[in-house]
Amino acid sequence: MATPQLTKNQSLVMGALAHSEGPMSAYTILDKLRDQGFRAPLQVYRALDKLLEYGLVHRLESLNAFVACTCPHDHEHDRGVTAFTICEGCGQVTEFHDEAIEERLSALVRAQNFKTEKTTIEIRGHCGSCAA
Amino acid sequence: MATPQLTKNQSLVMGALAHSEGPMSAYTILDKLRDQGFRAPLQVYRALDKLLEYGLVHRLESLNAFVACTCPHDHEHDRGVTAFTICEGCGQVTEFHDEAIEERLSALVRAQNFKTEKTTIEIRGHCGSCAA
DNA sequence: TCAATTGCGTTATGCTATAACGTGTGCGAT
DNA sequence: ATCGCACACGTTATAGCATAACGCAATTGA
Repeated sequence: MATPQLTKNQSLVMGALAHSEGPMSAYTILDKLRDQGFRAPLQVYRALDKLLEYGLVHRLESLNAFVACTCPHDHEHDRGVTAFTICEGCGQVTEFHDEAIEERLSALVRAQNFKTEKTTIEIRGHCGSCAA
Repeated sequence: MATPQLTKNQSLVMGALAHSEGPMSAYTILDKLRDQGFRAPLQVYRALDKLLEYGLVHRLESLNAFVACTCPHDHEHDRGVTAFTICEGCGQVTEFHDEAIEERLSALVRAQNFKTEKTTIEIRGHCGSCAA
């Protein structure tokens, strides 16, 4: 899926996420974009839906929040599992990928005769700086 | 963490989940327990908090819903990662565990100097019966 | 007995997400 | 050219998920 030109709203949401330190909820994004003319949650959610589809943004299920994809790539290799560490102290989110986990999960799931559509891996805890 | 005697509300919520085919949201549980005297969401959420703490129930982050733990054991080995396949067709949830994934994830996370508190692995897709 | 803890019930509120409606714009087929 | 379609957009209303804050009752242990 090639990434098409982003619309105005999509660009604004993408920009807000890209410039943010950490993940943001849809409503936080909405607040940041009020000055740019955003007035309703749907404007944010519709843009997010597309950005998720293009692989430019990830949804963190355990946070009900969104982050810009940090992969340096051209977003062509959207096959593949994305995992996250999420620091409960500072909110920092780190995205990572690992083929070994991917293959192992894939084998286990196949053994169940299950067809994967989306895999969520999120690790909550504390980063080095915030560790108790 | 030994499992103490459950209170009345905890037992009712546990029972509702245990007898359910699939995952239930807190509000669905509330509706099922109205006849038993439940009136407010907090009654459900408070019971769920304890059941989660005891390891008798899991929360599915990608569904905002809860399932009874299907492990046959005595819930003493609460160390360890739990993973789920979630069928979008029939709603069936299958819980599974794998040491290889656990160790691999653990190593990757340690390399980030990150301390894990809770790991979420959820695979959305279709089970054999529901596959397209 | 007193203080601390835990569970419970209730009301109110806040956060997250989508339904349903209508408008405007670009673009290809007839 | 214009009709029909797909798509993005804007708005209002509503649905669904979760917790704050208050007070009461029962239990326990110093």
